[in-house]
Amino acid sequence: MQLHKRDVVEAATALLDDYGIADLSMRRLARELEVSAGALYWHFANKQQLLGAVADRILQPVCDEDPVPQPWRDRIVGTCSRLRDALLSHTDGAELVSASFAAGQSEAMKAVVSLLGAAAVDAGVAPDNAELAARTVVYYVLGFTADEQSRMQWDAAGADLAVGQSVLTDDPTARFDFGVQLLVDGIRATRAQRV
Amino acid sequence: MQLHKRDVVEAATALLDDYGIADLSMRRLARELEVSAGALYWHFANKQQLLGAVADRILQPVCDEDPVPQPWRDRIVGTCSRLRDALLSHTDGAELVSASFAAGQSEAMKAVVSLLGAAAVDAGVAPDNAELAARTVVYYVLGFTADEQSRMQWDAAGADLAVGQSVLTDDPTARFDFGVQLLVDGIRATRAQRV
DNA sequence: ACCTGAACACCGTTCAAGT
DNA sequence: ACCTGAACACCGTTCAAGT
Repeated sequence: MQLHKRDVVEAATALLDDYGIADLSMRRLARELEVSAGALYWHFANKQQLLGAVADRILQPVCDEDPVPQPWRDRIVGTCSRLRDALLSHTDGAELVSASFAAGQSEAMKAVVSLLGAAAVDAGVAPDNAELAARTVVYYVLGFTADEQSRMQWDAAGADLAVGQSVLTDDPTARFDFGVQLLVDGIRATRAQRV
Repeated sequence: MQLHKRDVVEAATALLDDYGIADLSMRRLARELEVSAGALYWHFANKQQLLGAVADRILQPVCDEDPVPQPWRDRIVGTCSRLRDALLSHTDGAELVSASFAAGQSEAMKAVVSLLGAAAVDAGVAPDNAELAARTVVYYVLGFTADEQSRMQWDAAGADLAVGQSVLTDDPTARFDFGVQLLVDGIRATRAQRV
């Protein structure tokens, strides 16, 4: 049976979920698909490009915006929340997407930056600065979530010492929202500023 | 002659500067030092720990604060600027420090977070939230600078197409400062908020 | 067009054995 | 205490040759 891009990306995602990014190798993926490693290079130029396709698969739900027009603050808060949820839905999701974004291999991540940039423009940020405001938000979501996710894995291994010391300051979602709020406040203060 | 931790870290930094993070391997480092690869494992538990030591070496200048007491805004702006400068001083510096920070292997990076957290407290942010505000700033500096640095390397290879279209919107330092200002404004708006 | 098999040039880490 | 040598168990990528 012929190998298709979609099958490869699906198998790679399964490997990621089950064993993590460290065990997501071209050779192992090929073994899982019962093809030779070289076969993958007919469909993808290199590993980076394949990981980019996995990143885009993970990020699929993020760009589905509410069709009802919403104020810019809610659009930013919503996009951040959907992005974090998507990353947390896969083992090492934040790390993989971070790497693909940094390598310029994720089209979906570029779309997320556009979404946030448009919201920044609506907030009154000068168009030249809007993309940078958007990237600032993205760096936060990726950084926060990668940290959160790596702690989760560490806790899962190291077990249950000191569970829920303070439900308020220890709830990751509340902590996440605090940072998003800080960024929204920063964007509000930045309206119509020039470099 | 005996091998010391300091020699290893210095040689690793030289390798980083000359060939980049992709070519900074334990085996190559050992070859450069004219020891066997196994020798490195007497001094460092693993590669992550060694990279953490390199990160801390790179970050050495960042924590030297101005002895004259300064308002919290200037402390944040100054720390961000010194952090970016330190990262840009070494090939793939931002990528290496990012990875070490994410892996919890950089003591210097923890010190930077403390510095920024103290500034946030001075700004009026509730102590519980100050570290998160500090991390938000750190995620930005690491994300922005990694992006800036990877573009620099791409430009250096791909050569000089479209040089300096607009000196104002294209100056990386000005763009960097815009994001820092956004974060400072966000912290200002956040004073005394509670989760 | 699509894939195999074998090769090239590497990795990180461990550990008995040496000095 | 500190290091070597060899081994273990892998990597990503290329490419002539097959179907």
